[in-house]
Amino acid sequence: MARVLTAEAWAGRDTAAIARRLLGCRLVVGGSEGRRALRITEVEAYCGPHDRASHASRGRTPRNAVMFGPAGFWYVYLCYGVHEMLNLVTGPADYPAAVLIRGVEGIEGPGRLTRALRIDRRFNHLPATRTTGLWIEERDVPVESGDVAATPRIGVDYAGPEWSGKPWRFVLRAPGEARARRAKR
DNA sequence: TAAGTGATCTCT
DNA sequence: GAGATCACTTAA
Repeated sequence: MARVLTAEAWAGRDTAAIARRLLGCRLVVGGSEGRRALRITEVEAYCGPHDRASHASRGRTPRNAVMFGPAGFWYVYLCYGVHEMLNLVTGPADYPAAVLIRGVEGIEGPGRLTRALRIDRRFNHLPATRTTGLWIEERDVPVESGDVAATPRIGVDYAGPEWSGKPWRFVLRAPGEARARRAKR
């Protein structure tokens, strides 16, 4: 079985690098209905107290408190009254940062992902370990830089151009797509 | 393109 | 306690 990635893998301060690092890793849901392990294909980085797009930018609140804790915990919250959003807390304690998991293979969209995998606020504040039933395993295939596209984050225009424009969304291209792009040129 | 949805936060 | 806002999705 693949290696389970634990807090030290996510404890660094470079949230964007950690977000990229998550691409290709497997999000594993283990429950009574069995086990699903899906490659992570789309993520967004929310980086520190000054990131105006981040919930943490207006200080610590009951909702975002887990972001201010150590890395390796889940931050799950309800968005628009409808959708559960799944984030992995990153960075050292007292440095509020997290990576939003927006998509996995076969499931595009943060709200659809949580609905399909039955992930909800039960996981908020729990560690990403096997015992909680939701964890992350190492990639089984390396990800090359050419396989990763960086774009601005989605749905954060309210943060203003300086922050909404940062290329902190990362998408893993489908296998072979990077090669096809190179061949086209 | 717009409505639905309800927790959360900010201001009275 | 009221009002605004919101890291989205779906149906039209």
